[in-house]
Amino acid sequence: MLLSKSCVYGLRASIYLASKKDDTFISIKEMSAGLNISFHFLTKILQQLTSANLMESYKGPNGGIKLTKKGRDSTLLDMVIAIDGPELFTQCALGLPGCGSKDPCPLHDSWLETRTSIQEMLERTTLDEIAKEGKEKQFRLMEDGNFQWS
Amino acid sequence: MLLSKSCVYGLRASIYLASKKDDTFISIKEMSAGLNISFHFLTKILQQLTSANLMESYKGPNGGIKLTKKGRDSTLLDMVIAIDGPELFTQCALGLPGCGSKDPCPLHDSWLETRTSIQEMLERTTLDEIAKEGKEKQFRLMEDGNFQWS
DNA sequence: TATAAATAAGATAAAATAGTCTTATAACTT
DNA sequence: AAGTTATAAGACTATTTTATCTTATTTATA
Repeated sequence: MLLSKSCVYGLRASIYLASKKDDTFISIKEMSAGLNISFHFLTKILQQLTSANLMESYKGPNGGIKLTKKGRDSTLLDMVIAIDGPELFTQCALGLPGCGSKDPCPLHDSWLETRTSIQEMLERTTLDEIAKEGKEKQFRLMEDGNFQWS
Repeated sequence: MLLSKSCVYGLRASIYLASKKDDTFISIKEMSAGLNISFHFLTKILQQLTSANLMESYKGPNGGIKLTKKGRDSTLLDMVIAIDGPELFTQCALGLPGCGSKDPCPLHDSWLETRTSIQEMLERTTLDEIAKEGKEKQFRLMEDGNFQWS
């Protein structure tokens, strides 16, 4: 599995938020219902993203979570690193600590190339751009295919 | 993490075996010491690979494990699928079951491309070829960098 | 035939990840 | 000020992955 479940949930939530109006807080309850993710579990993941300043939260009635300016201008790569850490993009494919260009494992060069392409995929578009494209192309986000870009 | 720890161990063992003479069984004890992997854990992983006919085992003194013909002609992709299953190469990056070309998630096309490049990386060379290249280029395989292609 | 050397298999334990539940805290509403 | 609505935080549980330990079973050899 490329990304942890926490990370996948975090990405779904990020895209969900990006599809919403910039300036309103969306409650975690709404998100967890809309994305069919456990409320408390999602809460924790969002806390990681808020503490990375990619989202901000507000307590009380009409409170919730929204993307910060930084978050909207960020890419999925930033979200992934905030949740799963940077290891995927730094480590040897065979997990060999000393692997490097001067002492390469059999996969070293190929993996460097491949993991760069993963990284590029994740940083190709900002969340704002993903949201814009989503509205045009009517992407789906939910498991039942019913997500509305609104 | 792209590959599970079991899978990484399995790949290391596969490459280790590929670097050895075709026709002799190598004991798991030797491998686990040489690769610094827990003996019993490695045993179970190798059982998965033998039951996929990528390796064969022999009990008793001078027994051990060796690659089958099929195994030598296989690629790391076959080893990966035998251990981690095919999910990495079939699933949506956001884990959305209904995601497909007609109902794509925001990452669908990019991920299809990227995961294909992962797959191509893993099936570029057979184990025999990796071993050959390893001897020429003196790749390393152990954590301490001391692996000998012999 | 007995012993030793090896894998096979099953039980158990430990650690990491995923998920739930409860209580605290903040902010709005009346 | 009291009640309500929301996130924050911590404890707890469940599941999966990783790792270990013990007991078979197979095979060679003395």
